[in-house]
Amino acid sequence: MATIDDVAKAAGVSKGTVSSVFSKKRPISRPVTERVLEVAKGLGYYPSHVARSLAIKKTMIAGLKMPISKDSVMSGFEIQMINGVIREFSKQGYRLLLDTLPEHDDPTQFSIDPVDGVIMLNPRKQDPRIERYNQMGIPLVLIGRPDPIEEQISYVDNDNRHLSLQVGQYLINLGHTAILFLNSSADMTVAIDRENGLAEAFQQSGQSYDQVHVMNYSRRQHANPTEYGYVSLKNIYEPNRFTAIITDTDRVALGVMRAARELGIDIPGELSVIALSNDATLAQEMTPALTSVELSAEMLGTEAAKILVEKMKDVDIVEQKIIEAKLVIRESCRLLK
Amino acid sequence: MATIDDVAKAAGVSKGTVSSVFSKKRPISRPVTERVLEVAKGLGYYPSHVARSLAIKKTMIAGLKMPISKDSVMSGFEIQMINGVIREFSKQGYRLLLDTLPEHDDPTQFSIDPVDGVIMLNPRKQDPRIERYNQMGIPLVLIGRPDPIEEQISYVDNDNRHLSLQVGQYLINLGHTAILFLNSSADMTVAIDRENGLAEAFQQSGQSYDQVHVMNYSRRQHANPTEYGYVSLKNIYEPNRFTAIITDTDRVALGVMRAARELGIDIPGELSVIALSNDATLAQEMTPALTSVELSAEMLGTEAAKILVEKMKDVDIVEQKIIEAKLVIRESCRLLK
DNA sequence: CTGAAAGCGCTTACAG
DNA sequence: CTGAAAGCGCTTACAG
Repeated sequence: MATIDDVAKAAGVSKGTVSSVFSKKRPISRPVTERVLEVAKGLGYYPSHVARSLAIKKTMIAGLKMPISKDSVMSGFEIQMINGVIREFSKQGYRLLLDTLPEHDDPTQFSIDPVDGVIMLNPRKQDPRIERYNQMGIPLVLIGRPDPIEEQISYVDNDNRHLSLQVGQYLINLGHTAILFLNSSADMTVAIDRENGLAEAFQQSGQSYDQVHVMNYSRRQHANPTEYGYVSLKNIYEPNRFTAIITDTDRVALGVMRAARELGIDIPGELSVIALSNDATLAQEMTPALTSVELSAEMLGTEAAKILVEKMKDVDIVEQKIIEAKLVIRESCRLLK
Repeated sequence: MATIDDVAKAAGVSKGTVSSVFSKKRPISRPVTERVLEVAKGLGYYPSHVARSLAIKKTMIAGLKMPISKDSVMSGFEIQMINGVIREFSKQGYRLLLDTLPEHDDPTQFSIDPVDGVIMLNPRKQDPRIERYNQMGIPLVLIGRPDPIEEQISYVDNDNRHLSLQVGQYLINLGHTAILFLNSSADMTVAIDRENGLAEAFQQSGQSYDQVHVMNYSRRQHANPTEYGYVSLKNIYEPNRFTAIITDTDRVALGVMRAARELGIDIPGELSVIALSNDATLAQEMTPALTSVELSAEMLGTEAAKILVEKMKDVDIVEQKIIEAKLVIRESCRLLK
């Protein structure tokens, strides 16, 4: 690869001049510009991003910290969210560095990524990385709530508690109190938030939460979300035991519906189904069309990216944003008679 | 941010020593190592990836060049493929830089990304970027075939022509010759390859290809793939005009099935449906389960990544790999009586 | 409008 | 096992 020096020499100018021709940060005369460009082209010269980054201390790259488990694929939720992040960064001229590398405990191996800021997915409890980014002076925005919540941390999240409170109210108003809840993995903060929200709905309406049977997704037990729904219903359904079922995602609901067909259960006649969906493209195509919650995953991503772009200009900016989820009523739930 | 100099001074050693403590490239005595590490921790020092990259001329980052259209979301195919790429790179210790920035004609704006190699999606005809990467000495692997095909270019691809030849033979053997083909966008090389393959199937069996009606997806006409399938069938179906339908993806087939339900067409009784699928997770959940082609999108990604890793070690390596697609027969096609 | 030179924060061959 | 110094390829304040 030709360097700026090669071009400077071949064009008979200083490298400062070559630099200016490419960066346009200071005006260079027409003839000189043309000569430099021509020489550069002949030599196949392109400025080195790395060298420039070192000099200006900016990379125009934003990082997305997202652990990827060995066996599983990205969920519809993650994909949509990433889509939102990419779209926004792309619009603002940033590239995205996907860091899916597993974490290292060896402090010696923890090198700073070449990024101007990072978005971190699903922070864990007391996540030590948050402090580390802070220490490094790298702007950070979380997707998902930090635990514990702190004033100085920027993040975007759904209000999962409120969302399942609404779902609970909706079902209770339809007369459903015997509910099977196919929740997500127990170790996720969302799972807890959702349970609390549902419990609150029951409490508010004076119903006993005992009528709710909660199950959790587990990667060991279930091959995939659809199987989770299918197997769960097949195994534990008895007529009249549940009148409604809340699923983690629409994929889970897909499995539930398949099982229901095989068991001869009419949806929504005998059983109402509602999904706390992660991937809304499917819901409207199912038969019956699935009533679900629209999480706006893409918007979560977009908003996180927007906040990060602001923070990369001014580290002191802090913004916390709750993205509204909305209940989309379709055809899979019915008033209990 | 503390630099290597700060640490060196505070620890009373040279920066070469600090460097060695972190890179482990030469042995440093136990006591010195500990002192350096302690000082580094106190100062919140982490090595700068950018500076190191400049010095060693390697970034351990691979690029994924993938244009993202303003309005559309990634397809299931793209997502799975990216998944494969990420997984393989992650395994090999590389990070992934997603470059979705639109292309610039201004040569002045074309800066080299901080990557050791790149994977490029869907190369266009006579794609000028291929030559450019070559010129820059950056290892390149394509996903999708280059046009024209050249000996020195590495790529992985499906054999789309052969794949639709197989599908054609399968349908013809079932007695279907009046076929509606809901193909992908006309401007993609896959669309052409597929048509050729299907035509070949007809020719081989001595059937007239005139019985095939080909349509192309168009972003302007169709809101999304599902709508494409739905609208197409609604608009042009007349009893006995077609006995089988080949769809671009399973999403398109989903729309076809919805339209068929509304029109009272029995699948597969009256109409056989088969998808040249991009996203196989759906096919098995549909009713009836969709017969489709498994493209192994994830494997395309994995293989491309593997080849790139090799090329990043030795630029001269060239590998071209065809990933076998296989027909997965489920329930949506039936022998024509 | 252009040049000379210091600086960005690392690595590494050379010397001891 | 450790240090001093040159080098990686850019940018930029200073000077003219």
